Amino acid sequence: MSDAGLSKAERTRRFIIEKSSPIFNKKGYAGTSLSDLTQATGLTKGSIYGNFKNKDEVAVCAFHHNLSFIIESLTSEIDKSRTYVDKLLAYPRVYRRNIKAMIAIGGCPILNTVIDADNTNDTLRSLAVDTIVDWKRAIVKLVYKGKKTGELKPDTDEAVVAENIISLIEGGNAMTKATGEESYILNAIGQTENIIYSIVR
Amino acid sequence: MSDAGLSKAERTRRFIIEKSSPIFNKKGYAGTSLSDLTQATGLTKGSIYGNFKNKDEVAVCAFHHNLSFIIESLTSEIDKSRTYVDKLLAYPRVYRRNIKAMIAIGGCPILNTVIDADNTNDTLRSLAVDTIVDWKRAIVKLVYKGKKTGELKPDTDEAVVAENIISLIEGGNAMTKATGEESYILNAIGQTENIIYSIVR
DNA sequence: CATAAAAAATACCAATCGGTATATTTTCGT
DNA sequence: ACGAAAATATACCGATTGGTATTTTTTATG
Repeated sequence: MSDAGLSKAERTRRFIIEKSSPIFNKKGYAGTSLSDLTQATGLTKGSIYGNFKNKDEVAVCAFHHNLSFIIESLTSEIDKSRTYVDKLLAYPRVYRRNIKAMIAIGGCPILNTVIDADNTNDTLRSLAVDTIVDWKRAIVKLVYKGKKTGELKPDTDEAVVAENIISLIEGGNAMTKATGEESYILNAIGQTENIIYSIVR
Repeated sequence: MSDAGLSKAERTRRFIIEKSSPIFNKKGYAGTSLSDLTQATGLTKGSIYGNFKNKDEVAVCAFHHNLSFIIESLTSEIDKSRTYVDKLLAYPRVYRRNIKAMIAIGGCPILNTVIDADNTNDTLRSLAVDTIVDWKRAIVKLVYKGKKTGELKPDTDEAVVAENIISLIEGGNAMTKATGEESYILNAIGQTENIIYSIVR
């Protein structure tokens, strides 16, 4: 956050990432041009290429930046929770709290990247896919541990739970962003809570 | 399907749409170039512009073509079903049957268009949003009628049911396309069936 | 089968694309 | 406050973009 003690180069690097992140998220990799970036930053192409080796590197940094906004909220909320049920409920909690912010940055960067970097930019695509894999693994782990502590029903299929939560949140986010109706993500979040409640022993 | 009695112009028009549809669906509007289209069709730019007034028109036709594939299956399956429960179950049935086909054309055209035509092509965006609105309306109508015939629980919130089914199917489709794991859409479809069963009286 | 009309190919357009070499300005330690 | 180094701006590059005017080829009809 703070700029204290940072070199000029590092400060403009962060400035460029900050300004270009929502653009890449909204317009996609192919849809975002260098002139979009110079316009958004007020800098010249030379300055951008002095701090990044190419458009790809800016896009990758923008993806990480867009992602960090939700990842940080999630990990902190999960760490705060003591029971595994509550840790699982951290997902609907965080997404409910960040509906407006998610719309503001142009929707979920995971879904956006996975859709429009597909067949266009392989680096970005696999980065987004890796994020989905990690996300699923994290939920599976929580359910697994919850089963071991006796909080959750022992016959729960953790993979099914994980994939349904992810599909609901991503689908709900996408439909809300598309239609402008918050009810889609709100109902999807409600449904993930139903799923979580249904596996509590 | 048949070419009988069609003018040459109409035949090549359809040919261009057929060949360009999967490309637009995979690469998006901005990511698809005229040379992608000439390469896929084996035709020249002059020929394409002789049959379409611009790239936009090809993209719009491609969207409709991509959509028709799933819409036709859905309407025929819903018409075939006699009870409203069975009509609702037509959605999971059709999507389960078309998983491979959906992957082959590059994922659900509604989601793809809504994501990567956003902030890039307004015509396409609103076309896709309209499709979502129509889809929700169709499900709401089925649930409403099912309540009136006594098939479904009278306290069912049809809007919630409709939005959750849509979010699940779209999210599941997207995650399956992204990760290559069919389990995402299969589990999402299973969950929509659970939702439908849960509102049966 | 000739021929007019329709369709497709060629050749071109300005604008923009991502990227780079170089010149200018700004930063920062001494 | 000076000067080297770092950072930014300028000016350019070839390639590609969507699109058009014109020419050639193909289609269909009398």
